Amino acid sequence: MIERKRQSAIERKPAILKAFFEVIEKEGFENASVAKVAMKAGVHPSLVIHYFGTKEKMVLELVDEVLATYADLFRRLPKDGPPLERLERLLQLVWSREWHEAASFAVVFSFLALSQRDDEVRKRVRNLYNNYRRYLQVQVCFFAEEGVIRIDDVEAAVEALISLSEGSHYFCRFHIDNGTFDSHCQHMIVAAKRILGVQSPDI
Amino acid sequence: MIERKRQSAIERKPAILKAFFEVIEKEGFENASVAKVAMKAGVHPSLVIHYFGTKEKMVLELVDEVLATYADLFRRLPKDGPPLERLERLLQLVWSREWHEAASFAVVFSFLALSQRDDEVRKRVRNLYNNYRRYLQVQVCFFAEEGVIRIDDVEAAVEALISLSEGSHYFCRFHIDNGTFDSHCQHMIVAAKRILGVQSPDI
DNA sequence: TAATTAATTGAACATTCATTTAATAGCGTA
DNA sequence: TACGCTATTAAATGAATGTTCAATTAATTA
Repeated sequence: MIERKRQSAIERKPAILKAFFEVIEKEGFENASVAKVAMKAGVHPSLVIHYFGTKEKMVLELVDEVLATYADLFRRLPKDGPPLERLERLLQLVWSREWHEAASFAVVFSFLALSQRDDEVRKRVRNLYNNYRRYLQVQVCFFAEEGVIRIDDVEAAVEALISLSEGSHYFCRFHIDNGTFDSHCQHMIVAAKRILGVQSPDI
Repeated sequence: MIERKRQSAIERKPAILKAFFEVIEKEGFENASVAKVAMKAGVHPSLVIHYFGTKEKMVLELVDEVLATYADLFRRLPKDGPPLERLERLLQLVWSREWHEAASFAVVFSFLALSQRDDEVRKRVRNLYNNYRRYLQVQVCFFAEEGVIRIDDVEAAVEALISLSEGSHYFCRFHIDNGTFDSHCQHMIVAAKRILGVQSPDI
């Protein structure tokens, strides 16, 4: 006892959330107890409750944090520049190591499972993807108008693009070794270009 | 007490697994306790342990059962018939209501999260998809040889096809209302055909 | 320095957890 | 009818669960 490391709520709360994340990643959502999180954070279980009220609220705060990292990724998608170059940057970013490593599969999948039961979580996931979807719609429209792609249905192309990228992230977790990641990304970019009907010399 | 409903292990075990599945779906993997499963199955918790040994083993048995339903789906994929018709049947099956409703998102996602930690589960998931992958490779090769599709790289096309279909199932859970499911499937089939470079009059 | 506020812990809470062991009840066979 | 097997439960286990409340310690302000 004694030797209390005193910190402000502003630094302590994120530290506890980080510990929560790590415990989930290592032991699974179903085994991530308040006690373990407190232990990992080097703190008394009471303090966890003191800051978050209940475990449930803590889960929701972590969900928000994780979804925010996705929102950050989306925010970095290109919004200007010449059409063909912009398209190329878009695809390169979606299928980059950075995006692939952005989130923990174990944590995210637990939250997606949770979203099927918890309306609050579901709403936030939905909202996140709606933003992504709207962004792609605008871009795909632009590309079509500029004549760098040829599609019949913008909505359909966007649905396919999102499905391909989400499915690809999923696919990688089970089928891609370290050595094959880059070539897989190339495959996906080629597929995306086919879906979009890219009109370009290099395809 | 009294009024024991006596059943054989052959009927009781599946009944308990079914109860387990339902509890997970309703309350989440993290809240599916042995006691709740027993309650749902109308049975004493001891009996659950008696049949499965430990909760962990019960989880593994349920994983096997769920994966088996996927294997059943894969088994129904077309393996003969004229190339173009076979391709059409393949796509229609992958993007059918039946496939979409085949499994519980909440349960499956919990298991996928689990697979990141549990090597046994991981191995089985991987194995399942390897079968799917091999099947598609054979078919895509065949379609290419028969000239109904035009692709540069079989491996790449298969990766894209799987990614698109898995991502699509995921996509549907958050973005598709009941009314838009059919049109979404149509969009995906069009995208798949573009990926495969289908050489046909109706595209 | 004294008073106030916020961070942190200690100890206890009632529940629930998965599991064990021993007892009981129903069925098939001899 | 008696026996043996298996299904099933009863009861109890210690550990772990999330949470409460009061006490204590450290920093901030007066």
